[in-house]
Parts: sequence; structure tokens; C-alpha cells
Amino acid sequence: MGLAKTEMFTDLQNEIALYAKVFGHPARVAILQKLFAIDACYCGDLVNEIGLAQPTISQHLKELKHLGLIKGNVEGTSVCYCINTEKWTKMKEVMIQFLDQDIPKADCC
Amino acid sequence: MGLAKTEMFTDLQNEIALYAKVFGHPARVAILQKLFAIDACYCGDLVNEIGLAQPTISQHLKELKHLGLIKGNVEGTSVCYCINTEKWTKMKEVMIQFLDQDIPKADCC
DNA sequence: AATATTAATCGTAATATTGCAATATATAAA
DNA sequence: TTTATATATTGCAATATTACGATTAATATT
Repeated sequence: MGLAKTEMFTDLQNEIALYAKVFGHPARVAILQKLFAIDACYCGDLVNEIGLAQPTISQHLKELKHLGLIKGNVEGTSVCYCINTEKWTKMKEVMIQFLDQDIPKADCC
Repeated sequence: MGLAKTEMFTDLQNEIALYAKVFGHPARVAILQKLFAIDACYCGDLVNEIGLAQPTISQHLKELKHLGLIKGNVEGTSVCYCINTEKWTKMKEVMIQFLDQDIPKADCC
């Protein structure tokens, strides 16, 4: 298969999984950290910074953009990427609520 | 390929990606939510609760256990699963630090 | 001992992901 | 208008993931 049966889960469960999935590759983590560190970044800089080929970086950027977590701004021949702060804040709320559930008292049955 | 080039990333980036990856499937999100909700849970209960086949649930539990986020306690013929609170707390710190980076002032270049 | 119950493992089919070379596209510069 | 530069898209090979039927393993019950 390789295909998650999303219809058997709640919208929230699927939403959490979608966000998590996009963070599930170190290249995308690295891209996001870089965008946070320097506020805005050209695609070419990311290709140099991270050691992956240009089409590979472009593909990872596309996934981040598709979820809305980053924005791309065309400037001449290059594209400037940055964090979509509004969307990031929304995502953060959802994810932190999931991560920050009340820890059970006892460790196991 | 289908194989992430982990050697070109920092340990932290790979750690974040590994945690995120395991949350990247709604079934595993659902399992964890259930374990938080009722503190401890038998494998069979999870199979009933979530609509996936027993081997599928067993596989997802294995992945969560492999990362150390849950513990399994054999009780006769059944196995009682629960959150590994110590590991969960450590994971939470790492993930929240990633999610909670300082939002840039300007939205884009 | 024979049978039932519960969960793990194996094998396998369907699909998804990753990475990159080659190519296309779009703007800038000469 | 040709050429250079930067990024996106396409196509494809290698690998990973998801799901489940069949089977196995381990303990309980009769």
C-alpha cells in the first residue's frame, strides 16, 4: 500500500500527521532553521548551504510552500523564501497542543 | 532513492526529523492520543478503537516503541502499552524548541 | 495435552518518498 | 536578440512506507 487510510481518523489527527510529515526530513528541518536564522533566503543560498542538488532543494521548498509554512517571492531571476509567520503560528498551536498533553501519573499498568 | 542523506545534517536536525516522522501518520497520532487519554491500553483495545488490522497496529506500535516514546508491558497473553513519560518529556523539549523559534519581524524580503 | 486467546513476525502488493540528470521557463544582461 | 543566471518541472531509479493475510509464538484455560 504505502497509502494512509486517512478517512478513519479525525481531521485533527490528519492535520497533525501532515505537519509532522513535512518536518520528517532533515533537509526540510534545515531549510526552516535557515529561514528562521536569516529571516529571508534565496533558493540558491539554500542549495549552497545544504549539500543537496538544486532540483532536490526545489522539491523540498515546494512541499513546505504547499503546506503554507513558507512563502516565495520572485525577485528577478531568483526567488526569496521566508517563513509564513501567520501559518507557522497556527501550526505551532496545533502541534504544541498535541505534544503538551498531560503526562500520565504512572508509567505503565 | 527514497533514502535521506542524513550524513549531511546535524544530529539535532536528524533527531527532529526522526521524531516528526513517527508523528507523520494519523494512526500513530491516534494511538498516542489514546494512551494519553486512558493512561494505559491493551494492544487489542487499540485494534478495536482504530479501524486498522491487528498486524498494522502492531507495526505502528513497534515504531513508537523503537523510538522509545511508548513502553509495552506483557500481561499474560496481552500486552499493555503506555507513554514513556521520561522520553516523551525529552522529545517534547527538542520539538518545542524547534517549533518555538523566534518569528521573524517581516514576512518576506 | 489440547484448545483458545493475544500479539508479533513474515511475506508481499500497492503506493510514496528521495534524489538527481536533463530539460524547460523566466528574467537579466550584453 | 543572443547569452547568462536562477529556479521549476519532468522522468526515472532506488528505497521506504503502509496495509494485511497467513503464520508463528507465547501464555491461559479446559
